[in-house]
Amino acid sequence: MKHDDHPTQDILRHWRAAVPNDRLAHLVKDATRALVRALQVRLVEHDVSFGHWTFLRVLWERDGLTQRELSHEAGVMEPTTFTALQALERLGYVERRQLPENRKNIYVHLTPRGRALKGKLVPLAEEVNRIAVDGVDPAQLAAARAVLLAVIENLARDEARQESIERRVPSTRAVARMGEGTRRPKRARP
Amino acid sequence: MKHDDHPTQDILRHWRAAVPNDRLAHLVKDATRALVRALQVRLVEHDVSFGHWTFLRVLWERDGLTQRELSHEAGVMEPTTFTALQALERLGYVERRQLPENRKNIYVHLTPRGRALKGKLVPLAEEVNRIAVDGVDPAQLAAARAVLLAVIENLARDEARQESIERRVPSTRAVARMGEGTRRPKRARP
DNA sequence: GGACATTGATTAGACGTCTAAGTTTATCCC
DNA sequence: GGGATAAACTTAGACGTCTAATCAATGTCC
Repeated sequence: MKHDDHPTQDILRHWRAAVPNDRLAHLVKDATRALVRALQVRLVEHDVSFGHWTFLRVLWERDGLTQRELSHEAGVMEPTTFTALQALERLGYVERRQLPENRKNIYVHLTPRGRALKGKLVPLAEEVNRIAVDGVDPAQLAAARAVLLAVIENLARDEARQESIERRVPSTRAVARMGEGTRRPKRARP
Repeated sequence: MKHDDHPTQDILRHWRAAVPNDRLAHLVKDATRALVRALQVRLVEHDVSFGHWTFLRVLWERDGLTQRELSHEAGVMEPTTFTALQALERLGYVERRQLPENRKNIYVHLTPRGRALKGKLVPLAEEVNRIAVDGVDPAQLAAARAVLLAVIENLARDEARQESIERRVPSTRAVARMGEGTRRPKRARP
């Protein structure tokens, strides 16, 4: 790499120093990033992106879902699903079909090629999981799972409550507008 | 089927059904999203975006860091920091200064306005944390923290190992190339 | 039976993040 | 001292994600 003679050590030293007293949120966020990266690095060797994995995973369990249902199962919003599905269709891993009875819904089906990926890709995710929890006490792991689930539930409840009070996740436009106060024309960099 | 009369209940039902046996990764990922959203919704009322928060948080603890150091503390790559700092400077929350002795480094300092945000914003994060862990047994919470830390460490070690075997997180260009149809020269080394 | 509401898919556009590839400045070493 | 090397910042461009707005099909209800 560059100057990092021992990147791992460096990362760990950083963590040990900075995190233990910090809020749970940072730990969770960084764990997510680490898990995603570990999977990504393995998926790319099979020409599958992380964004594709998210949906293939669901479809391997059950296909023929509508895009909306698929979004729900994958835990993302519909435009995300839409974009990923377009790519997946282009790659020949899924087909989107409409039925004559209902031309509003679009049903997503795996192609044989798409289904065939399961055997190659699932083991990669299992490997990542194995590495991630290596040496972790099963009881602690179960506790962690329970805590994460509780966090998700607590916050889902909170979000519902906020919504009824009209607080909402900001639109990207609202965020963009935030930059308009006190604007200074950049800075002259020689 | 998708009549969300009670979105929260719906979300929870989904979770209860789908998650407990699933891999840790999905739980972690969804917890991250929930935590980020909960904070976002509160920050936006003070005209601060989540991307800004990430860096302000570090600077409130200690400012005068270089961009590189700040990136490290925030746990993101340098271009991310660069972009965020540009916006923060435009908003008048930070200043980037160069010293005559070393014009390579850029030191980031909070402005009084930037520093003043701390009092308003930190309580929001504390509130989110409180809500998130509401009703969670402290011992379990400690266990969860330990598990997450272990996961991060395990994967950091793995990533270092992978790097020495030339596996890397894919470049966006490599991922883009994945969409180009069934042709796949790949295997070309840089 | 037709106007209105609702649902599902799509488009538009932004954010936060990343890797790779420059720039510019400082440091090293012969 | 001057060219090679490295460090720090910047630019370029992509991905995954989101909200809001629009389009198209299907209900609903008087």
